[in-house]
This record gives sequence, structure tokens and C-alpha cells, in this order.
Amino acid sequence: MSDPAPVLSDRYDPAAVEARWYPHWESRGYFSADPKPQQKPYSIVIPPPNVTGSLHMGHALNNTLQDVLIRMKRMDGFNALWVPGTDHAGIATQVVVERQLAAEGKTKEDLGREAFVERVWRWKEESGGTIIRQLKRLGASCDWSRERFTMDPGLSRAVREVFVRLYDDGLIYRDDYIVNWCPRCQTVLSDLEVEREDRDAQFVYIKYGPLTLGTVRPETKLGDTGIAVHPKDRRYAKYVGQVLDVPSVQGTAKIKVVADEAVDPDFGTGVVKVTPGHDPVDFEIGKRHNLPIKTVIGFDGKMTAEAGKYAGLDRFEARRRIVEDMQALGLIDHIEPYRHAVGLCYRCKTVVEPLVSKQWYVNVKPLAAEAIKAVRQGRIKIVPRGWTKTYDHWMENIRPWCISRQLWWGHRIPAWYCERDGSVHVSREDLTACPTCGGPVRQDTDVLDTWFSSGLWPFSTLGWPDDTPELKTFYPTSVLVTGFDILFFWVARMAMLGLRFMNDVPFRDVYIHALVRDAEGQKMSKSKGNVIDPLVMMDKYGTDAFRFTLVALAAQGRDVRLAEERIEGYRNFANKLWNAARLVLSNLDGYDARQAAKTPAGLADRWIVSRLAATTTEVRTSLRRYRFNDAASAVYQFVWHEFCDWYLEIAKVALYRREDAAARLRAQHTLVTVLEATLRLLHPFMPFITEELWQRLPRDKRAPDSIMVAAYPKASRRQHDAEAERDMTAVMGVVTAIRNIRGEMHIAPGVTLAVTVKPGGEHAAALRETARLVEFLGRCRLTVDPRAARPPASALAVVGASEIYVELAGVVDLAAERARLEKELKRAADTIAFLEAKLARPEFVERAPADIVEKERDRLAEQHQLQQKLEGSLAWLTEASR
RNA sequence: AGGCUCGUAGCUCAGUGGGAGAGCGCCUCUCUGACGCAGAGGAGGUCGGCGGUUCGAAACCGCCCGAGCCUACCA
Repeated sequence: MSDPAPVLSDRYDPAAVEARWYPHWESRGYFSADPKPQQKPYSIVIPPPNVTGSLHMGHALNNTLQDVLIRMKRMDGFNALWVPGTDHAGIATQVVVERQLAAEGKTKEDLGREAFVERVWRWKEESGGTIIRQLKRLGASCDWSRERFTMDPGLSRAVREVFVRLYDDGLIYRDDYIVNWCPRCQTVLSDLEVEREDRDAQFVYIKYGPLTLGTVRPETKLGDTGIAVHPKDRRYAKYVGQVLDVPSVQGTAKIKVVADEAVDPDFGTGVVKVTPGHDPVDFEIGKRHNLPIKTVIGFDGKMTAEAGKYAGLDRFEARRRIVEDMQALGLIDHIEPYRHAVGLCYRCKTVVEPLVSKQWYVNVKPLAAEAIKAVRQGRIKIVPRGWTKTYDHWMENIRPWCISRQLWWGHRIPAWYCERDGSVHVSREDLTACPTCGGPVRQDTDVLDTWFSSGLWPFSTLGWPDDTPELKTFYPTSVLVTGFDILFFWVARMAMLGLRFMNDVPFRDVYIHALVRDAEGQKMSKSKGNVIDPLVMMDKYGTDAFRFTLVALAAQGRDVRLAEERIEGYRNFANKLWNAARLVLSNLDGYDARQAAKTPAGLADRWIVSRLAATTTEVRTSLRRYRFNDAASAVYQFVWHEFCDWYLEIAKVALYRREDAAARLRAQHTLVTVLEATLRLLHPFMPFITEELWQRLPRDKRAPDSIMVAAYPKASRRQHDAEAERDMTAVMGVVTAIRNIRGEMHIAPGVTLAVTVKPGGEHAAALRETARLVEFLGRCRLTVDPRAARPPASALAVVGASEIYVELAGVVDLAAERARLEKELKRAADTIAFLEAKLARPEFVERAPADIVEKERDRLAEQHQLQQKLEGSLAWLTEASR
């Protein structure tokens, strides 16, 4: 065991504590889990962060929630495995290294492919540890001995295996198709990688021979190979099938008119130019009508030789020039301002150019069908439920997945082309010669979409394609915790590929959490300058406070709005816990656990034990339902407002009065046992401070070496004590009433009041037992007497059936008491009026459930009683002040 | 265009059919022997609007207003 600091300071200092415990846990091997058939497994795979990235708020939230779950389950006796790792993040990483090269005045082509890839690996080695260190800083209890990287040899083997099998099954194919091309990144993008943004543009109405049509992309006019109208559009029916002579900037072109359902007759003029080479819709129309493809914009975003005199011009410059030229020729009817969605590269925000090229695709339709079924049958449970709809909708409308990328960093596509006979060979092993003719081969130059490898993550990290004990034990994983932004990119792909290759779902639950935003609800981004750096927050307020904040704000279906004041609030909470423990620890002299256990438990002891049991149940239930914020607030409420506000204050009475040794022992015992269990309950949320304090508490010799491997609290029925809860509620009510009178009457806290309680029925015993407590907590001398008469010049409070008289003679003027009573009386009268009106309506009495009606009647009776007592008091006061 | 989510105390948010809640902030008091990163007390809300279902609606349904997100080939 590491040595805790010798003395507890009066403020919790997170830095020293955090530095101490993580290495301890790690060196003891508490994070690692091995397949053990006799123990129930619980497993999570981490959503792998970008290997060269650093921790942001999204990671912090995501990993805190996972750590809460895995720590709780580990303590609860499960064989808990959390597999960590990182993702090679194709484009993102390549772009970073390209930028580094640019700073040196070089390009990746200068280096050549091999040297460039080597350079990326070097950068990965250099910066790859950052995010891992940061996760450790956060307290993440991952099994680091199982850390994986998507380009590890084992995972790369899984990638090839999947590729080959899908290819053999005819689900991977190569096709000429129109794709999203980023002219800056020089690669194709999947549909998901294209972002939409509304932009202002010109809607140019061009004369096409006898027709006029509108377009936002006049530069693609040079690639037009058709004109389309709706088949039912009477206005243009006569042109369908004709070949029109269309005068244009490059002389007159012959263009065929076709009829196609894709045309909306109500939009613009109802006539559309068809450019199959540069528009996805036009591409489909072209296919249906056998229109030729004419490519006038190249992969570099510049006009091609096909564009004649515009060749070499940037596509946007060409647009301006062509409009000018057409205007000069009188070919433009008019121009309207227009706002429409433009496709942008998700990485560099360059306007995506639709282009026709040959790419690799996965036909995911049949895989999606299985993935839909798995959710529908409940084999995968999505939490919160609402996301199921989004998942279904996307899966049902899924399109072929373009998986080739024109990058150098990633898994190279395992396909070889024979230079002699042109045959294509997909292979698990690298090929050096054509398997059919023995001729020379060259490998496809493209790499795979990064999500192709991360889609295998839940089983590739556990050793697939080998049949490992890890897979047998930990697959399917128990839960996947992730943000909704990668539901399609990642979750959906894992579901499809897991079902295909493991014949089982990759995870039983998917918990989808929200995005972290700033206090104004804005998405955090560097350009807005509103990012809150998790590392700065951890330094400033402590990791535990930071984690607790994230958990407390993680309500289902809500964005997490993070304001620094919240973290500060939970920093105070950590400090509160620290000081509570300080109080307990500094009053343990003479404590003997075995002796103490024999002393009788008082009302307050039974009460706090009962409350702890209720809190334990609530935390467990909330975590099971992924209601993280409910779990956090239950434990917060208990620690601060029950344990600290009440029990600690009560315990002081016994602690400081040494003459009653048994009472003191009992208080010590309750303090130690309740605090100890509370620390365990809190540990998954606040791992560091709980360990530090737990280590200092006296405990059994057989107890484990660390709180993180101690048992998670379970509430037993024995601990639940309804009677104690009821009686303590009455006692606390009396104390609060006395304090309330003191506050409202502005009586100095130092003044000891004379108080008489006339207890109502069942509270008499409890109030007598706790009389000394009430005196201490209410700063008063207390008389409990069922036949008490009201003392002269006293204030009255009513708690349930009990009456409380606070003597005011010489302490306060009676007018203030009259004002206070009148306020109370009005409140009672309002409630009575409301309840009487409710009970007066026959519909309510007849149709509402009997117990509800009963409850309202009881309430009314209670209020009537209160009213009577208050009125009596007021009359008495008037009499007394004469 | 379609879909989804959200409008509750000054701020951030819990609360899915029976007495309007929490944290922070605010006001008053307290230099009490765990903690001023504290303690005690208090003020503050026609639950976005309108209509409907119901004995009963912050909650369920419809419409409207406002904020946001996702999906989409209206050139």
C-alpha cells in the first residue's frame, strides 16, 4: 500500500492524491482482466480516439461514463474488461503530417509513398502516447496490457480477412460510379463524409434552344449530354425524344431531350440540363437514358481539355467566365439569387466535386437487414430508445459504402492487378506474381476507409480471426458507450460486421450520450474560442470534481452544457466529503470495532443506515438504466444533506460527551461503517478521493488492498427501517421549526431558547429519546410534555400532530410573531380552499382512485388542524399582548 | 422538404397523470471546536401560447410561436 499523507489538511488537495493512486492501481494489475470461465464477464471496448489526438470534452465525458460502469461492475464481482486503443484516422492523420511537410517546403510526393508512410509512423510513435496518458489522468481503468491500434498486425490481418471474405461472397466489388471527390485532399469521400452547408448562389436561367432552364452550376453546361423534363409535363411533351440544336459558348451543340421522373415540374421552368459526369442525379438519369458521360472538370478541380477554351481554369473561375460569355451572346434569360446546400469535405471544407471514377464498394444492404433485425428483436438495446428510429431510418435507406480512399496512410486494399492479362486478385497474402498467368502484378494504390477497420473493433481487438479465449469470454461486449455523431459511421457498421463475422451482435446495449456544449449551448470549437480544456479543468478543480460534473450533467437525451461554475460546485462537494472524513478520523481515539458493534443503535443510527440503503438502491437502479445524473444526484444528496447536514451534527453530541462511552462507541461505529460504504458507493464516480480516504479508515484485516477491488455496496432489507425514517423526519421537523422561528424572528444564533414540545401521538417516544439532540441542534433547552400548557409570550410551530412552543419573553417583540403566524395561516387557508374545492366535486370523489381521495381527505384534515392551532395561537397572542 | 429533440425559478437543468424541485446566483444572520470550497433561515415560477383528452395535465394528443440537431438528388 502507498503511504497516505500523514495529516489531513483542512482542504482537499487533489494533485497529490491523484498522482499517488493511479500508478498503485496499475502496478497491482487491478485494471487487467483475463478470461475466467467461472466469473461472470462484463466487457466494454473503448471508442478508439485518433492516435495523434488529444483529450477533449467529448472524450472526457465518453470515457468517464465508461469508467463509472466498468469500475462499478468490477467492484460488483464481474470479470470486468475495458479494452483501450486508438484509431489511425486516415485523412486526419495524413493531413497533419502533410502540413508538417509543407512547413519544411516539401510535399508527400517529394518523399514518395514508402518514406511518407514511414514518416507518419514516426509521428504516430511520437504523439501516439498523448491521449493515452490523458486517459490515465482521467482515471480510466482500462486494461492497458490489451491496448490495440487499428493498424497493429493482428487488426490488419482481421481487415484483410474481412475484405477477402466479403469479396468472395460478392459483397465487395469495384465499380465506375459518381463519387464525392475532394479536390484538395485528392481522395474520394463516402456519403457520410460530406457535410452540407447552405450558401448563397446565383440561379442562372439559360436559353437552351427553344427551352429555358435554371442552374446553379453553369460551368457544367460544357458537360451536358441531355435535357430532361417530367414525363407528364404537357408543356414539354412535344420535345421529348428530339435532338435540339443548342447554341452555346463553344458553338452549337446537339442535345437530346428525355423524360424522367426525377424532374420536378414545379421547380424552376421544369426543365433540367443533364450532366452525368458531374452530378449524382444526372448520373442516374444518364444511366436510365443511355446518355454519354462527358467529364469537363478534373480531379484537381480545374476544367479539362474537354472544356475547350476554358481548359485549365479553376471550376469557380470558369463559372464566372462562362456566365459572362453567355451574357455577351444573349443566352442568359435572367439570374435570381438563390440559397442552397453545398457539399463540403468534412475535413477541409472544400466544396466537393461529384466525379465519375472507379472505386471499391461494399454492398451493405444484406448486412443492414440483419442489423435492423437485431435491434428490432432486442438483441441490441439502444438507450435512449429514441435513437432506434434514427438507426432504422438510416439502415433502411442505406446505399453502397464506398471504401476506397486515395490516401497513403491506412490499410492498403488487398487487391492485385496482373500487368499481363489484366486479371484482378484479392488475397490474404501479398502477391508477387499473377496466380493465373504468373505475370507481374501491382497492388491497388488505394487504402481503405478508416471506418472499415474500426467497424471490426469489438472482435478484432479480442483476437479475431483466431478463435481466442478472449472472444469466447468477452464477446459480445456488454455495452458500447458513444456519442450520437458516430451512430452511422461506427455503431451501424460494427453492428453489421459483427453480425456477419461473429454471428452475434457486437454489444448488448448501446448507450448514446449527448454532445458537450458550452454554457450557451454552442458546440465547442477552436474557431469559436469557447473550448473548455478538460486538462485545465482537472488541474484547477481536481479530476474527481471534473468527472462528477460530467456524470451529473449527463442526462439522457440532452446536450451537456458545461459551465465552469458547475465544476467549482462539485469541487466543493469533494471538499465536503474530505472534511466529513476528517471529522470522523479525528474522533476515533478509543475506537474498537468489535466492542462498538455490540452497542445498541439509536434512532439516528438506524435512520442514517436506512438512508444509505435507500441511496444505494437508487444508485444501482439508476446505473442499470444508464441514468447517470440520477445516480450522481442521489449520492450527492445523501452525502451532503443527510450524512453531513444531519448525521454528523447528531454524532457530535455523542462524540464530545465522553462520559457515555457506549453512545460514543456507537456513534464512532456508525460513522465509520456508513462513511466506508459511502466511499465505495462513490468510488466509480470519484475514484481518487475515495481511495485516499478509504485507505485511512480502520477496517478489517481481510479487507482488500484497494477500494477499487472492494465490494460495491448492496442494500439489505434489514437495513431499511421505515420506523426510524418516520421518527427522524419528525425530529428533524421539530429542529427545523425551531430554527425557522429563530431565523424569522431575527433571534441571534447564540441565544439559547426555551422550547416546549407537546408531542402528537406516535412521535412522543422518538422526541423523548432525541431530546438532547434537539437541544443541541436547535440551541435550546427542551421540555417534552404531552400535557404541556402554552407558556406566556411564546411562538408556536406545528409539525404534524406536535405543537412546539418557543418562549420569546424578552427575546423578541410579539408583533413579529403575529406577522409570522399570519403568513402561515394564509398558506394553510389557501391549501384548504384548494383541497375543499377539489373534494367538493363529485367527479373527483367518484372517479379518482380511492387511495388518492383518501390521501387528499387526510391532507385536508391535517390542514384544518393546523389552521385551528394557528388561529388559537393568534388569538392567544392578541390576548397576551393586551 | 422530411424527421427528431427541447422551451419549467435570474442562470443551468431534473421531473412522463394526482401536494411545482435541485445546483449555482440572490437576500438576512453566524468569525459554533470537519469544512467560509462552510452553517442556519428566506425570497423567487400563470411549467412558451392556444385548444383537446381526463375526475385531475408541467407531463398525454393537436395546432401555433421560438431554439437546436439530423437526414435529403429540388437542378
